[in-house]
Amino acid sequence: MLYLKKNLTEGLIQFAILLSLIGVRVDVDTYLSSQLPPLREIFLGPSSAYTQTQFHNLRNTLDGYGLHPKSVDLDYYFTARRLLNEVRSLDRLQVPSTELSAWLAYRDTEGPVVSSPQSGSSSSGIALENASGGLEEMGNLESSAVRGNGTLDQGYGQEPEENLGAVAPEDSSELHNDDGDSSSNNLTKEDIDLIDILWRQDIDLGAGREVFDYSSRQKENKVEKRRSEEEEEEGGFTWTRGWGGELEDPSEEGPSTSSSQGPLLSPLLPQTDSPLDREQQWQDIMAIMDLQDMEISEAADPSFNTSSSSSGVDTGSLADFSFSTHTPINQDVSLHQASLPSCSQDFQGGFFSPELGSCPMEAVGTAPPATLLRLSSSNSSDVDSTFEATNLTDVLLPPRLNGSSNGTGLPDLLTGLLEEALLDEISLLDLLPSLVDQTSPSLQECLRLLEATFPFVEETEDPSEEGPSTSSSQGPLLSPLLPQTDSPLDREQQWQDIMAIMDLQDMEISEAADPSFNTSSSSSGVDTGSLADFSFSTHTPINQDVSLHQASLPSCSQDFQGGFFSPELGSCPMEAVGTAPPATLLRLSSSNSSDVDSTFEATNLTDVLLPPRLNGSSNGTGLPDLLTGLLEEALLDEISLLDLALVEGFNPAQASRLREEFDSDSGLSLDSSRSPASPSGSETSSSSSSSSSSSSSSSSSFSEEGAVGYSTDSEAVDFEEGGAVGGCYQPEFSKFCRMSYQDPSRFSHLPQLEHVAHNHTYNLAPSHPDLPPAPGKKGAGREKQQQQQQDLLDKQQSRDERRARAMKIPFSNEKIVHLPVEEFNELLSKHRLSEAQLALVRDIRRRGKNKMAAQNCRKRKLDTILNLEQGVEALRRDKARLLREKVEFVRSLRQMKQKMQSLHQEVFSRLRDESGRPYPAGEFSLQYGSDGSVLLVPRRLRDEQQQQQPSRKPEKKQKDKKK
DNA sequence: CTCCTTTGTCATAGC
DNA sequence: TCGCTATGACAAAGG
Repeated sequence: MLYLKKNLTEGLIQFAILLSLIGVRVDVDTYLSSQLPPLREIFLGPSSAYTQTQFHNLRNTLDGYGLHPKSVDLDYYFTARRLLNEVRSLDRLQVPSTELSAWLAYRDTEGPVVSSPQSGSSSSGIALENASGGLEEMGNLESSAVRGNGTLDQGYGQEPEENLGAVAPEDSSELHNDDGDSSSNNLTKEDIDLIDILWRQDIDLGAGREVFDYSSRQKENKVEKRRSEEEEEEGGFTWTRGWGGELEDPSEEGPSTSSSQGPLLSPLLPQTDSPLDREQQWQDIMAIMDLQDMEISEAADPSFNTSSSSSGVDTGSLADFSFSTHTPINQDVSLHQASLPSCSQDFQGGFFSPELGSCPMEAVGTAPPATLLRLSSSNSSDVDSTFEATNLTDVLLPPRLNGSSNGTGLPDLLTGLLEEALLDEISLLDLLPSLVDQTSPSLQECLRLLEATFPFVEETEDPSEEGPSTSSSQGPLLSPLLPQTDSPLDREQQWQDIMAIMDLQDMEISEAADPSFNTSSSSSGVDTGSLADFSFSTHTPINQDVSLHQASLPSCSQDFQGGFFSPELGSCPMEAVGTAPPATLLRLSSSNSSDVDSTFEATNLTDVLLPPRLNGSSNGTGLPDLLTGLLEEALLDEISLLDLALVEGFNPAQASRLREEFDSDSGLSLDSSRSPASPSGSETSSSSSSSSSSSSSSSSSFSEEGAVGYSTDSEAVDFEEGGAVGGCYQPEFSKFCRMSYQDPSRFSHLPQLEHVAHNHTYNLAPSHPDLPPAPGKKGAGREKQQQQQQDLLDKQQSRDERRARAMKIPFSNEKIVHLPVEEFNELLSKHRLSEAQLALVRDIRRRGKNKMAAQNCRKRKLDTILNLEQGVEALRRDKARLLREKVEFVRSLRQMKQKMQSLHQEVFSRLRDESGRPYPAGEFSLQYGSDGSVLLVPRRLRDEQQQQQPSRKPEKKQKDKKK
């Protein structure tokens, strides 16, 4: 046992170190306190792994009832369970990194804006202004008409073949403008509240408070802000440096572009809990890939690698970025705009696509510019910010690129960005739009340069045109697709979704492995800094995180982001969440198309998601499986890593065995059935044994039936049989009684205990004044020896045993306690006992039975707690499943709405009156009949029509007339 | 030495 | 009424 304890302790330490290294935050208190008060008792209390088990307890525990809930066996069980979880969680441990990636995104967004000196004057202030608003409602775009060019339209429509988006309504700009600034700063408060709620929820789910500790984070942010400011002063433009400077090196980062895509997209995969989900996600990814391919192929980018470190400042630098990034980025941008309203992932995918891949870093660096360009033109800051945020995060996230390229440059950059992000909770996303707007002139210049340099750019997106006046192009793309921002209700719904997702995440992530986001000094290395390094170098973690969040979060991410990006929220979890939206968008937008290329990319993505070691061997298939398995396990096994962290100990085999044993014997109910209390159990057996008076069988039956520590041995029986009432005392009697406690068979199933032969009977009184001297001794020496032996035996006897021996009770305490009443009475009648003896015997019986009852009671109590725990886990599982389903439904619904909206816009934009003029969108609306017919109805009459038959202007839609 | 855990025991209620 | 169980409370022993 000692060694076992040692193992536990050491194991705990080791595991804690491991967790800290991995970046997992172990938040036992939170989990235990928030989850189940009883659990605390279970894990930290009596049966806690680190609770040192008393060896003397083994006697009763093992002897009486087999596996006592609080017994060492239970500890083993828990240990095994935790170990198993630990093993399973090895993969999950990377989840934390995911969150880190999210941070990066924020960080980047913020950093550039704030830090960039050139843009600083104009952009920084603007950024702040727009920060909150921009995030809030990307959905505003929904209303905006589809304006983009053909490319954009295709993307937007999500179904290039149908060319739904091809026809860009000219009116869209109006709508877009309207939507543009609807929400602005409201989000911050709202988001904060929501975040608060989420935070509480997370806490309930076991998430550490540190994650949501605003104050601490704010402190950190302040510190980092200072640092970043200093940097700004020194370097001038963080943006440029961050993106272009460090990331720019194409040679290093470029090579891994293809893989980089994987990471970006992969984030979506983790969520695929069920086959259906996975399938759906894959389809989405493939669709996205298709889109990317289309766009990419259309605009082949020539010199991707020729990224020149843009010397430009602020916007200028941004512009440079875009230039350096080449056309691909722009294309991507266009794609996003066109196809994906709120999905930045597509964007990313485009950047990291193999074609672009030459310089991932560049691509990344360029990505923001493109976004900026778009944003600058667009009216709605929210949408823009969202896009930018997504892009930035995505760009930052792709670890793959870093790793493949060299790992050094990017990681450093990322790390720096992360640090800054931590300090500055203002997301770049928010800042970027404003920045772009202000720097539009320089951007335009850059765009022109780019245009001149890369003519092809014009095909996809004319930088000069789009950059400055992108509003038109953006509007269409985003507006139609963004149903989310439609109404407060939508937002609320989105928030609910987010919360649900958060719950899931908490359950799976925080519970399984809590990333050590808090700035705990102990794991400081691991924490943010290390995490940044880790995630960057490995990349997988970040991507995973992103993917998870993204996957789980549909289009509602915008609101979400807003909240997360709000200064107050700056903490990691929120940021991580913030990244989610892009992925969702990707999925939604791309869901339709399936392509070989896309598949390939998806595979890459999945690979990226996988842990580093796994990546090497993983191909397309392996990863999904792995992820799926992990997810399933996470869902199924909701035992948090905390548990695992608490315990450590033995090999999996033992653990599993213990687990099985425990399971088989789980529950007090089972125990109670076997417990002495049950008539069929011990008593029956004991009666039979007593009747037969064959000691061996009786003893075995007693011990096996859960007798508490009183044994009936053949010796004892013999003593009883031949024992006169006042018979001489036989040392063997007590000896055997004592030995019975340690029935070796008890320990046979516990290898760890085999070597443990403790027989601590602390309940024995140290001295026995009433104990009569041992009967006749033959020799002085021998007598002395026997005396010692007797003392030893005395120590191993219970009080009642000693009393019985003192009173010369002719039969064993086992019989006294366990014999049925009838047999017990018969036994008493056989032996003529004095009153004192009778009283003692009855007391012994009473105490023995009560003792067993107490043990039973405690066992039952524990079992109840355990059952409750299981029930809670089951409920949580159900909840998680339901939440997932809900998210899925919401996503599907949103997809449908988006499609509907896009179709609506498409149809409406093509409608022409008799004179060939388009119907003003503000005056007419399309109404869909149950029979599939589409009616053009004046808006003023729509309300009436809703309750009546559409009879106003039943103009059959005239499709394909225009253009 | 103190605190905590485990276990045994007592008193009591209930079956 | 007796026997037994269940359970809260207390104390002892040990870590």
